[in-house]
Amino acid sequence: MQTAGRSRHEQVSDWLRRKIELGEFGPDQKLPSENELVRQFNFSRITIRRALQTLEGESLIYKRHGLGTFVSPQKAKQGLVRLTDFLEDMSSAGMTARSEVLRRKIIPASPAVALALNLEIGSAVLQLDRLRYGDDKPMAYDQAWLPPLYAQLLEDEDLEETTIYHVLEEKHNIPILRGKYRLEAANATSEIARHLEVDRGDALLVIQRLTCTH
Amino acid sequence: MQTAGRSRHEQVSDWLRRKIELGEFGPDQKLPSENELVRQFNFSRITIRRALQTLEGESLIYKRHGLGTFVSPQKAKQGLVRLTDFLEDMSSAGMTARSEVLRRKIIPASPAVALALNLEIGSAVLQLDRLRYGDDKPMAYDQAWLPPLYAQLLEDEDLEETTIYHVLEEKHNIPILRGKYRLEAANATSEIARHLEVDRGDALLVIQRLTCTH
DNA sequence: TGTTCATACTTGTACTGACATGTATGATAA
DNA sequence: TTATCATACATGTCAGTACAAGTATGAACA
Repeated sequence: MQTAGRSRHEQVSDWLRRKIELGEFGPDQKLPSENELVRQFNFSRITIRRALQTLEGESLIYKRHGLGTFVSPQKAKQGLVRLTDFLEDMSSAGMTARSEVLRRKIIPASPAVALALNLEIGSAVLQLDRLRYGDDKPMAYDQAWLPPLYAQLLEDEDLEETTIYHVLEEKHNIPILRGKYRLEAANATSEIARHLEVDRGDALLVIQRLTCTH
Repeated sequence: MQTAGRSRHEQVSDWLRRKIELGEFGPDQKLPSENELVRQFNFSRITIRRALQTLEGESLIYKRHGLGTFVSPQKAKQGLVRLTDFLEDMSSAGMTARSEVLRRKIIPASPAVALALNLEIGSAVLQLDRLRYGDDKPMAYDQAWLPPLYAQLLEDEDLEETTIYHVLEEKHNIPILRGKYRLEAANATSEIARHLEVDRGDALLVIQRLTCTH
């Protein structure tokens, strides 16, 4: 071992990981082939492969036999719980997803929202309320607050057909980096009860999610 | 490649995995060393190591430099969500856990319970109701139904101090293999509301878990 | 008795070399 | 023009060898 716990394959995987995280290799972009890396680092191929294996285990990259090694389109990747769309949730349950925008307007940030988004209390945020259907039955009432920057990006989007994650990732190339999850139960307010076709006071699952980009 | 997609390292890892799952190698028991496996299979060490690496990735085994390779004490291992004790949940949140047994008696299985446990409707099961405290505040109302076999094993245990998982795993050496999770919200019944010191009808999280052993 | 040290055994890292197999491309033949 | 095939290049698998480094054991020594 040369310096301090940094073996050769770690040098390579650290180098690649940094490049990927800095965005020097975009999603689905082809990485240098094993042989190219062998030449660059002057390490043996087994060492290079060891490094790639590590990154593959972290699902930062994926390999395709005969084609090469590529950067994973990493969406909301690492962490124990993957962040999922409502759309994903539903389709993995074998249901069709649809949503209806109930409200979409700029409001002053409440203290709770301002705290979460790291904004001044009262500054403008976009509030987006959507009623989400699974197999045409109302399944969830979704309230979202977005800072002004992202509100602009979504301005012309039809959020009944697509999802916020999708717009950000595909159209504007802004990856979802990480998020927090919190589960609670709460009683339905009368407005929400009406939309979801349940009785006021009925127990509901509350999923709070805070999503971060760069 | 020899037969059909079974490379050599897969032969080795499959062989070891089977042995481990059948219990031929107990928890924390030392596996044959790499060199022994090299002799047994007549494969090169790189192939053997590749197989061990696979099993290590599945956390079926762990290695200790200079000592050898050992079988992981696998508890409720694989799967995306680890099954956790209430005790674990609380201590990871930095709280002290305590519980109080409210009911403990043999009842005939309801249809739902019989279905889940794969028993006849009406056959005897042990119902165990516990009120669980975190930092001395009532946090959860836990209802469990156990088939007769396990009921006997737990007969003399003080379930206010220890957990079912613990008794099964440590004392009787019955590993928890897998489980299902389901989250719901429900309104508190009057009995549960009284114990948890909330109002009847308040929203609560319902965690259904079905746990399987051999 | 207690300490130190050589030794054997373990896993960790790394090299060279070879061949197998999947994929795309461009040249060749129908 | 279209189909086929040789080729280049990618990753996948495996052998054999060497040395580094962590751990335990028992023998030699103070």
